[in-house]
Amino acid sequence: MSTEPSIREIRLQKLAQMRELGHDPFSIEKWERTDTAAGLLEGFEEGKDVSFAGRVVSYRLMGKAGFAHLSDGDARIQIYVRKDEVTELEWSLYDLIDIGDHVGVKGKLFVTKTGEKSIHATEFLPLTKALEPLPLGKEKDGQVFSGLSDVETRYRHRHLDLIANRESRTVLINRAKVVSAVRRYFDSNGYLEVETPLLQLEAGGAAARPFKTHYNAYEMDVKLRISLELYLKRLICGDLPAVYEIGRVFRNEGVSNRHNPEFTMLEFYEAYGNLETMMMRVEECFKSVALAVFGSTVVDITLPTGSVDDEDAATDANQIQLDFGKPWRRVHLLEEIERHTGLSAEDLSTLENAKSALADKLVVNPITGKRIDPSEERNLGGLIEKLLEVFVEPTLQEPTFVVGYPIETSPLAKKDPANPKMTRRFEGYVLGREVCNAFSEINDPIDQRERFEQQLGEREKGDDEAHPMDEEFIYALECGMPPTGGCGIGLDRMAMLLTGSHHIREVLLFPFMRPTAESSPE
RNA sequence: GGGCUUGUAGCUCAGCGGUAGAGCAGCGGCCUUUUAAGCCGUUGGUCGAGGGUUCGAAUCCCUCCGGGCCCA
Repeated sequence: MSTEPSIREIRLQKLAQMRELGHDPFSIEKWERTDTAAGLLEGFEEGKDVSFAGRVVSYRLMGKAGFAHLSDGDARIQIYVRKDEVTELEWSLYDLIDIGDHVGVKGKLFVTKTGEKSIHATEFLPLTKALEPLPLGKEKDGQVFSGLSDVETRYRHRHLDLIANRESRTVLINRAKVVSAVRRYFDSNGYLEVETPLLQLEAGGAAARPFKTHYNAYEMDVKLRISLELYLKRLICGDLPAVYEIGRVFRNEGVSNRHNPEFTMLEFYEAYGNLETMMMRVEECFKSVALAVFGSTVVDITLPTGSVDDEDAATDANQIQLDFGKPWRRVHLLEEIERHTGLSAEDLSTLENAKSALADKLVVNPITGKRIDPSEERNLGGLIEKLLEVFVEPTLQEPTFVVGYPIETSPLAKKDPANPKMTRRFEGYVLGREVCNAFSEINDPIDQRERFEQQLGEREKGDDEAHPMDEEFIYALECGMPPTGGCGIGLDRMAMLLTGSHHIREVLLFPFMRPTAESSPE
């Protein structure tokens, strides 16, 4: 047991001293600011009277004068306080300041001997006392020394990350801007933004396990939605011809660099459109978002370290550019599989043919280490998608639409008239990762019922991700849904792509973290 | 779920079988244009948790709890 006071105790003492002097920082409600830090630095006018407030991020006291940097989150500006130019109370308060406190300052703009634009204080007031130390590093020439880098702390205590790490802050703000720009794109193209239920009796629209919860008043179990699809199409059936929703969906799956149990989905549906309409929308949407958030259709991307073996070459080779101003490449799924595996459409015509073509042996992509075990595959569609994932996806670096997905894995997509085993569905890929999933929607209620029944069969065979029956949805189709194109985009993944983030947690303000022993409730 | 890896002071890290360390932060002193301020002095740790091996464990072994990367 130490008798030394902790940092927190010392700061509490300083707070008490401020109160004894007659100033309680927590009693302050407002401080009028004439400018932001960035505004002051940009439109700097020497001698101008200004009022500013910010968090103390550096603090230097030199006897009878002191310097500090104040940050308003976006930018930081230096203040200069002299004992003989402020009141005795103000000087005593300056002495009790710690890094992390919020302070208000009024004064004149001036330039220091070393050329830094600063505020020469005539008034100074603590606005908030930070009781805990902040992991703020020291900064020189834009380089931060011993700041906060522990990723676990960054995710668990995101406010510290936002305070201490400019890059994290920028990425998270850009993620918000991406969502906002997506919304603007659809709003300005005749779409209606809607909200549909999160609590559902049967979670449909995708293949995933739902979270289950209980509704006390009705004494029944309900599920959290896993997609937005079926309700949005019911709106199309209700003659709302272009609708979209941006909303949280929940999938009861593990956490990985691309999965969080809750994530943000965009889905949009357009009556009298097909999958080509959706391709156009995806291209336009990415283009307008890139322009709105990054000011250019060309986005610079840094690939994860380790994707290039040679450390020295890594810096250059890891940098690539993507141009969302150009149309996306369009390829056919079966043709791409044949190109990369040699398996023909004939080989992939039945599950038995496919397994014998693969000699029913474990197949490994030598470059990625990803593998396929044919014996684990129950149907042809699953195997085809696995081939796509293992052998084709890694090759899809440039924005690419892959068209023509197997019917078994596409229970909501129209059949391809040219090949009834395939559907009019595509997925968009960038940098080897899926970014969207779209199709010409089934509007034939008879067909849709058959597809659901096939899914129920899969469910009976043990596939707990198979799609459940939804009678209300089918009833809506029976009342007449126009031909419709629909598309879903995982906005977290879109934000990851555009911000160059390699982990979904980097674009989530508060990613799900397992509780630690200390943080878990008793 | 499997493999590899990681957890040491408020922060960033070193130590890898023989008395727990550094820088920064903190605290005390000096300093009226500093800026990774400086100079002098100084405090601070159940080495993630629990068990084991050992005369002796931060260090080796086992279990558990977090995190990271890869595979599923």
